[in-house]
Amino acid sequence: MINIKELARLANVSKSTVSKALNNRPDIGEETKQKILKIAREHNFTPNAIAKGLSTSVTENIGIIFRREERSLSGNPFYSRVLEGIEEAALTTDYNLLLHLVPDTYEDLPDIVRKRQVDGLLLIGTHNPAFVECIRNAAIPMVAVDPGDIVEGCHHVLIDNEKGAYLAAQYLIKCGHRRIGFIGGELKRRSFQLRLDGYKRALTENGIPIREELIECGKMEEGPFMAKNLMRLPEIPTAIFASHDIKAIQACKVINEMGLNVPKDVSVIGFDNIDLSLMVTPNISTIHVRKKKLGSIALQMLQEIMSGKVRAPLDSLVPVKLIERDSVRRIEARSV
Amino acid sequence: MINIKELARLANVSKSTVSKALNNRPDIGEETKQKILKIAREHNFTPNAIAKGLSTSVTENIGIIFRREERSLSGNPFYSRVLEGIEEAALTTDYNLLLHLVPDTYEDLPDIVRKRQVDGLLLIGTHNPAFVECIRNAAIPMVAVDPGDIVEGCHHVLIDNEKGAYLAAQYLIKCGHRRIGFIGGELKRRSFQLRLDGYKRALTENGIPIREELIECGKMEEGPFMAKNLMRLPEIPTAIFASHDIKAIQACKVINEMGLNVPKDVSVIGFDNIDLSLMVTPNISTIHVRKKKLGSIALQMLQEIMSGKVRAPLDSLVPVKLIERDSVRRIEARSV
DNA sequence: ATTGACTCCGAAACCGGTTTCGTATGACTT
DNA sequence: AAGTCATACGAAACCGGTTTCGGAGTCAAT
Repeated sequence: MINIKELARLANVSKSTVSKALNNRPDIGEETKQKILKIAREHNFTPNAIAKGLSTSVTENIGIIFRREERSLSGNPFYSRVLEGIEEAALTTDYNLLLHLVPDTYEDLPDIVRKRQVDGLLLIGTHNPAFVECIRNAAIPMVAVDPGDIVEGCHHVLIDNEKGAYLAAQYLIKCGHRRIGFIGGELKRRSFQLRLDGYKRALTENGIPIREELIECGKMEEGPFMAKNLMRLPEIPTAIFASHDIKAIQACKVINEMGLNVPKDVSVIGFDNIDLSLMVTPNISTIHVRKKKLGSIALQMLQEIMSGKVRAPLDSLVPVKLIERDSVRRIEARSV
Repeated sequence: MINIKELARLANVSKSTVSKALNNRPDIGEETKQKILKIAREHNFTPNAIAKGLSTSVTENIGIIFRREERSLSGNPFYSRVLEGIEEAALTTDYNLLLHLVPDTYEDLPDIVRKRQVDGLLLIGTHNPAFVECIRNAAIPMVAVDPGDIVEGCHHVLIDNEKGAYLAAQYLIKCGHRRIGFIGGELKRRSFQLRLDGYKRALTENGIPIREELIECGKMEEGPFMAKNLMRLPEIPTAIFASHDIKAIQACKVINEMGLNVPKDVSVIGFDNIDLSLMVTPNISTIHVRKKKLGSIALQMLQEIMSGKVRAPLDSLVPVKLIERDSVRRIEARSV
């Protein structure tokens, strides 16, 4: 492949002049520039990104950091979507995406930043706090997407979890439910705590007491178990709010296996609106999260930060909305 | 951050000597080497990958090329898994993964190779033939993973589609089914054609005539429509083999909506064994594909190719196996 | 004719590594 | 003592770009 030196020879000018032509610098004659560009085109020249990176110290790569766990990406259709949003936004830029998985015990600066291979980072999901702190200290442009915790002085893209959960619970209440179970994620994760908060707020605002026995939190694998716990209660809930569609689907399954029907006997509502929620019977009512938007906003935000225009920490809250489908039934209001 | 020049100053040696120490070259004294390594460690030195890349022209990046379509990654839980396999294998190497999506109209060399940012390519799934040809001509190390078509003289990682489909159909036949519907993907894609071939072979070997009206092929979105076609036949099939779990699930849904039951009225078997197939009721019997293996094998193969040890085109066929679950019912054999 | 300003171009340094090759040093032959 | 050789190190070139800076040339103003 041809390089800038060769181009210079062909155009009978110096390397510097070629560089100026290619980068549209002012101190070059129009005629010379056109001549060089023509030759470059004819030879299908593309500058070597590595060399460019070395001299300018901008790589045009951005690192996407996922936590490495058993079911990192595909187990989580949610993050695949976020990734898609990032990809889509990246298509309109010159940035490449460098995928990087870190083990959750890792507490050092990621290799890609130590080796100076990226200009910025997108931190997806929950990570080891020591790890996050390490990155923060390195002062490399970064935005945290749906993080486990808010990082002081950092840029974030967040989901309006509290509002979403509030909407879901409020909807169930509007449908006449007052005994509403909650199946959530581990509360150490901020997003999940917020979903519980929203649930509680809706209940409280409607004068419904919060009953701890109706609240189950745990990992994804424990979903069926948590659902069973609720369904084993002396008085079963008339509705369940699962803070993930996956858990909602698991709950439906448990309910079915008990010989009961969703939504006839128990209503179920989820959160996330993953593709899956439309593929099962009944279609799951849920809270829609604009997952691709989450990704594209993150990339845009990162670009702004890298451009140096940004001073104060940026926060973006991606809105949510209720999707009514077939898994919730309106019941007659009962006395408390 | 410290660089090699600074290290040289600190150790009172030259740049060359530092480089030799770091790369474990023979022409350096043991004592000097240790001294340098110690200082490097103390200063937490990591060589600049860009600079290294420029001088050695190896980038330690490998490009993963996906076709950009509406539902590229998450719509396809299958490829997410493959990606996971690649990631996992990459963890044990020094390679970084550069994600790259190409529009399906693209017919040029991918930017990441034009800019010389990668040492090799993993081409995932189906791509524009002109695009593939272009890459092939560039003679950059590449392996095609589950490609739409076999590329002459190229390395591949393939799924044993024919065998899988054969196993599925054979299983249905063993369960007493003789009127077996087929819901498949578009046949221009080799994998899907092979799945149809396997289905036909099983039928033929068992003396069951192949009826065109029982065979429906089309895109993922048309799944429900194809299922409906089969269920509208004067005599409905007793079993359906869907060449994707997604389509199997869609079929189940259609069957349910008609007031029929899976597997009581109609048996259904899928292909791929995506996570989803375990989350719906009933659990879908299917053909398991080792998706992560597909990815990890691909990366290993690429590494071998890049090392230059490989001469002839490599092909790897990832085996499949039958997973019996709850969506297929054994029926009494009927006369033809 | 001199000066100043402006335009356009190239030599050379630089980015941070690797690699080649020349040479100083000391040990070992003979 | 002279010659041979292996060892250990450094100077310099190189990878392919960018950038600084100086100088040549042109033209108008003084």
